[in-house]
Amino acid sequence: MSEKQPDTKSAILSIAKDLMRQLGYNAFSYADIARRLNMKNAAIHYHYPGKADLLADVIETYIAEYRQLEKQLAVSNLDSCQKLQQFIGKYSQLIGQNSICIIGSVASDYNTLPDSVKAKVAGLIGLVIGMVEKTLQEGREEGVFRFRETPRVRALLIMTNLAAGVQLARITGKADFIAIEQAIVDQLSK
Amino acid sequence: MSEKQPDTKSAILSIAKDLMRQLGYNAFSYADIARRLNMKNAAIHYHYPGKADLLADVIETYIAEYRQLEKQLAVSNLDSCQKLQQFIGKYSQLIGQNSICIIGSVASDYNTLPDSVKAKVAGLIGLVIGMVEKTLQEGREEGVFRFRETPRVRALLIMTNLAAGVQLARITGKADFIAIEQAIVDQLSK
DNA sequence: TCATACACTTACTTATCGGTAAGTAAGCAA
DNA sequence: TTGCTTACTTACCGATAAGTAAGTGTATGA
Repeated sequence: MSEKQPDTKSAILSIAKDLMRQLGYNAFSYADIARRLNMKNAAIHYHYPGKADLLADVIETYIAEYRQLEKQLAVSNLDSCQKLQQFIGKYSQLIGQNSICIIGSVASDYNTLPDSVKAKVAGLIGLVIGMVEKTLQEGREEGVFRFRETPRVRALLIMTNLAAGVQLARITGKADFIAIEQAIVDQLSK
Repeated sequence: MSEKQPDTKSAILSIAKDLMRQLGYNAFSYADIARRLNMKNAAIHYHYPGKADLLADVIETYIAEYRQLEKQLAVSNLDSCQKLQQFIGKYSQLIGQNSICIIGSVASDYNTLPDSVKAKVAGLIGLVIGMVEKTLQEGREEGVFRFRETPRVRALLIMTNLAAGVQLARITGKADFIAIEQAIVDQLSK
């Protein structure tokens, strides 16, 4: 009957990632995932016994993706400004998908997340802020960036610009996000 | 039996505002409100037939509050920097309450909100961004603020710093928000 | 070929969701 | 006193949530 999925579990994970960013943790259900895969609810439970397990895997996947990006940028010969732009580019992509970033999603739902994943969420956020912070510091040392705050605080400013930027852009339009993006880069190379 | 509420409807509204900021639209129920008032679910429906009606009133209340703040600041003799700090102060208050701002809450849940309130949400966000924008413009004309972006873009940068700042602060701690707050002001008076 | 593991489905449970219908006690107005 | 309104409660509704137990077909490996 239904065509054989080569890897159902990763299909579930991928859909969950999309739903997390489009709707948030509390607004999607196993039924939403099952429907998209032409499967039954229980099939999702087979792969992920509980919703918390699914969320945990989503978070871990993002952690792995960001670590991957970190490595990839480390071995590249991009300068700090290009590295930062690679990072910002991840956010631009979300705009056309009616999505927000995973960090904004889990941060705004934080009080309602299962306790078992809260530490992982904190880990993801720490990782991403740390990446931006490091890039800023390197860029400053290279003379590519100029800013007065500590690298960490500047990273916080940029992260919040991006995270809330994609949230706002869903409502006020893509142009606002583009302007934010532009301003972030301009501010650093003043 | 239960002590007479002087104004049940406004009590419901007040609780709904808290729940919106602590949990988000999809994560609270009429039962949550009823429980806190020692009433039954149906009593909430008496005052607000549907959840969309309740949300609409929440949004309208915030619109009224911000208009009120706007007027209040207009007749005050505060300079633009003090006006901005009044505005930022609204966000600092949220930190201790484990809450995010209403704008961040509705923006991240936007895809799941009833269509009937989406326009109101856009109105609220436009209002608030406009207020910040105007304050920035005035401050620049007064020579109090210095910035290179348009007032609107600068307003977007500040709004996103604040909105995502309170989201992150729930996870990484209050100190990060304080640093963001400080940086916003410092950047403008350089 | 036989058994076992895998990847599901069928069929269910329990709890909660937003929402409604009907009833009721208390107050107010003519 | 009667009639109407307000502000609820009681008792439901159908839908959906997350989750579970048991069964089924298929592939694989001994």
